[in-house]
Amino acid sequence: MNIAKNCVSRLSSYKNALTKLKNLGFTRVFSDNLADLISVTSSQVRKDFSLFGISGNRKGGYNIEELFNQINHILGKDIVHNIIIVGAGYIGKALMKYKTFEKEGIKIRAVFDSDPAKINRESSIPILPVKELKEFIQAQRIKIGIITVPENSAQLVLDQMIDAGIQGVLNFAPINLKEYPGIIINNVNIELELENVIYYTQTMENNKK
Amino acid sequence: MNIAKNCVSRLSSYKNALTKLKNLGFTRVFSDNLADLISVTSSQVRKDFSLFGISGNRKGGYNIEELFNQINHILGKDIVHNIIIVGAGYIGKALMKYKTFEKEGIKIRAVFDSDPAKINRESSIPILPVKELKEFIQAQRIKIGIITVPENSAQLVLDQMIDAGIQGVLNFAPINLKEYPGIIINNVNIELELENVIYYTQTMENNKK
DNA sequence: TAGATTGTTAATCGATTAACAATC
DNA sequence: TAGATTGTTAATCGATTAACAATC
Repeated sequence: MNIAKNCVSRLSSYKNALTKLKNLGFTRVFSDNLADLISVTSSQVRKDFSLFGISGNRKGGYNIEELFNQINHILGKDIVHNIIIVGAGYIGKALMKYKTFEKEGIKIRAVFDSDPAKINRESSIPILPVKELKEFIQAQRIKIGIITVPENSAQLVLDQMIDAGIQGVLNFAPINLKEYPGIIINNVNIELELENVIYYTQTMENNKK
Repeated sequence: MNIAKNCVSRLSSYKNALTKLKNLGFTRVFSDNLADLISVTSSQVRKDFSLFGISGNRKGGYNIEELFNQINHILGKDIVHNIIIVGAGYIGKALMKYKTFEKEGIKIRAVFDSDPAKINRESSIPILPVKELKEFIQAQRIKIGIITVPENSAQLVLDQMIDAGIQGVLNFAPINLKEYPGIIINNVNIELELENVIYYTQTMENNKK
């Protein structure tokens, strides 16, 4: 059975909603409540859960604590994930200091850059030369990396990462990277997302006229 | 006729691919070529174009210059877009200096923050107190804004933006914002995207065993 | 013309939603 | 029990792909 990407994304959203409910002191939740919280239908919620083999109580909905733990396990959030970032530009540095990652058990072990001026081995998260990328990935057994280099070096960086043993990549470079068997690449293209907003905003304006 | 979000995103991708082809000196392109460049089928390319009323030449494919201009017009890229950012944290500052925006005719007019220590009116892009948000949006007739504040103030910021006249929002806060009629909200959730990579990476590992 | 590519329709595929029997 | 909610199946909806007539 193949799990759709949207479905996994919703799982992350359920998790975030459950964190809030937990903090508010709730102990049980209905598919209807969760649906409202993330703007989907209750059918969708129950369908998603059944795909992952999560079941509740036919009368009393779901136990929040249990549900939370099950989802976290599926998402791999019960273990710490060590990752690296390649590209110490503005986005790379922003992610390096991203508080949410810490909270969520995502540890950035190093950032790599080709610019010698950016190297800083003393920083709590070291910034290292790209030349040391392969060695570091292999020594630390890093499986996941983030690419925040410019478009024209992204493919080269990906090749190096994969050669060193990386299995999953979050890519911020606005480029269609080559696919490799067994390697996950997820693209975030901020400019594209903003163009989307611009498109629909002007379309909506035109419809009013 | 309703245009799907995916379809608009692909339009941005076609545009980027066309920029590259132009730079390489090409003048014509077939649906097949474009399909390869962004990893879709040629049917998809022609279908997308027909949805937007873009037509080519039954023998010679598409004139790149013409196609590029038509897509840019649809995406609103033939005019400059003035936008603001609320939240001068790491992500906000990274976007403030994001080179791609400049290249693509997206001008960031100001960044707003509630922390007095971050205010800087002399900067080429001024960082202003959130109190001045409404006045600025109205005076400069800003229509599009980016939210990069923490989760717990995102809804408040959105309300203020909309009250001031903002019509489209790119939201980086990991929260399900309330919907408003006629207002476009597009969410980018970086942690969720990384969790997606983690999920599929571990799933793939398990399948190997 | 012959060959190749578009534009569009129909078929397929996949994801979401509705409905309801099971059951707590 | 009666009422409410789950879990799952079937129906619907929407997006992608295949196919091919039109045509340059």
